[in-house]
Amino acid sequence: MKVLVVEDNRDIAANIADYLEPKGHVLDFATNGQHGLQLAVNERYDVIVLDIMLPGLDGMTLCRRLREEARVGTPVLMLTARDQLDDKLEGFQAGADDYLVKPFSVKELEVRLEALVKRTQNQATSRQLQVADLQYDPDTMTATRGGQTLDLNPIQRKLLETLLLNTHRVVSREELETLIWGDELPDSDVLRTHIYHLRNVVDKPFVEKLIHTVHGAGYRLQHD
Amino acid sequence: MKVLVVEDNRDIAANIADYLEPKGHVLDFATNGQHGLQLAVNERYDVIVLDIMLPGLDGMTLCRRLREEARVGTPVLMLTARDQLDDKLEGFQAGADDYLVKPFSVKELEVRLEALVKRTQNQATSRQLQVADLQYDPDTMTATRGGQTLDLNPIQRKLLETLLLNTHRVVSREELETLIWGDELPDSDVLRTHIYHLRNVVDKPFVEKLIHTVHGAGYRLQHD
DNA sequence: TCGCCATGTGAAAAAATTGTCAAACGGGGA
DNA sequence: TCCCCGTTTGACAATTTTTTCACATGGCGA
Repeated sequence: MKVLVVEDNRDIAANIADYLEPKGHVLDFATNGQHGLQLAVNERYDVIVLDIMLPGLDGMTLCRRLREEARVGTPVLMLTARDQLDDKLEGFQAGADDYLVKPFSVKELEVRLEALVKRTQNQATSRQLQVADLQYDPDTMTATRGGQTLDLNPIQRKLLETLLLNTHRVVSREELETLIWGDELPDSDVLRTHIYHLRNVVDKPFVEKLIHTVHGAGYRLQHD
Repeated sequence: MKVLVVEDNRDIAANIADYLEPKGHVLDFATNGQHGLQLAVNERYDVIVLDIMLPGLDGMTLCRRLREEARVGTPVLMLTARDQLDDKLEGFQAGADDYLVKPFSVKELEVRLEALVKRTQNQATSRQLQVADLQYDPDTMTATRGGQTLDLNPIQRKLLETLLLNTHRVVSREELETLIWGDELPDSDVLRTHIYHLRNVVDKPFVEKLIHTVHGAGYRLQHD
């Protein structure tokens, strides 16, 4: 794990280093905001530990500039003085992903850092769309249910993908139609037939039905 | 924000409710793991607050099963006893997204919950409409009362939504009619029948009646 | 209190929506 | 060219929703 620590207090920085470096993590240090920002922009880190109180450029501003100007998405964990919940709120608005109140245990810091890294990495990998035992992978365009592959047409794939993206939410017929045919909607109500076919593949062979009709509104994917 | 709280300690649960509900958040509660898991799978929440120590099914296992078996991605914040960093690590491995050490401040809990929700659903803040134990979610078009789902047709949904948006206020028949039929109001007084049907679903099965008639004026949703 | 008008009740008819399916269509590849 | 495949059409059935209507009930003022 490659970590950038922006902290002007040498003791705290040393403390973090003593605990994390023996575990194989690689740390860079900055003792003021400018230097921190420069490193954050030019290097690649898994996560950034950022003190709120800093000489020159404070942590809040650094974080905001990192997100808004430099467009750097590296997760940030903020270090704040005790009982400054308002600061925390502000910190989250500035784009921080987590925070820790000083004084803190380095072990807790490590836990949170690992959680942050894991979380962002999970987001990076294309997420699987899934409800109950039904899943769909947009990359491979493959749908499976209960372990067996479902054979889907292009339109059916689009329908399923949309329904999965809006699990639990009711998707109106109009939304679905616009999605498939764009602006030139068909005169007849073809969508009905497509839903019928989709159901034949997705629901018919199974006991529990996942595609539900909301009369007068649209369709919804749900299992209970 | 719709929150599921799985916590067997009544005091803590009440404390959370007292702070979050006045702010307009909608809370569901489970006092044991099984019930919590069941709710988490079958309902749609923005975030789940989960105690690690629970009777029956502990929080860690619940979380793992939620992720691995039910494939539910709702963000989870874990409540752990003081200084159990090992538990925290395990919690993150089980798929929790954040944690809080007891005793905690409810304000801090709110900050973290909002951060979690913001992170996962970047846009759609599903607003919940609620009066007493009756709630309606416009996104899923689902109404529940006392935990059980209410079966509504389009007109009934519209009526209920409007009444909920104007809780405590009297909504005139005219308003309701315009809402449903637009400008071409029906000649007969159909609305009466629809209110009747709506009552059959919303009020009849329950002791307390929520839909009140204001003679000569209209209808009002209220509980006392 | 009585009477009138507003509102509640409920079955049954009418209308709208949705499900089902076979057949026809049409474009791209063999 | 023909065939295959996904798509669309259209007719009919099934289901759900909406409306009609007749009568019951209840509030409120004269």
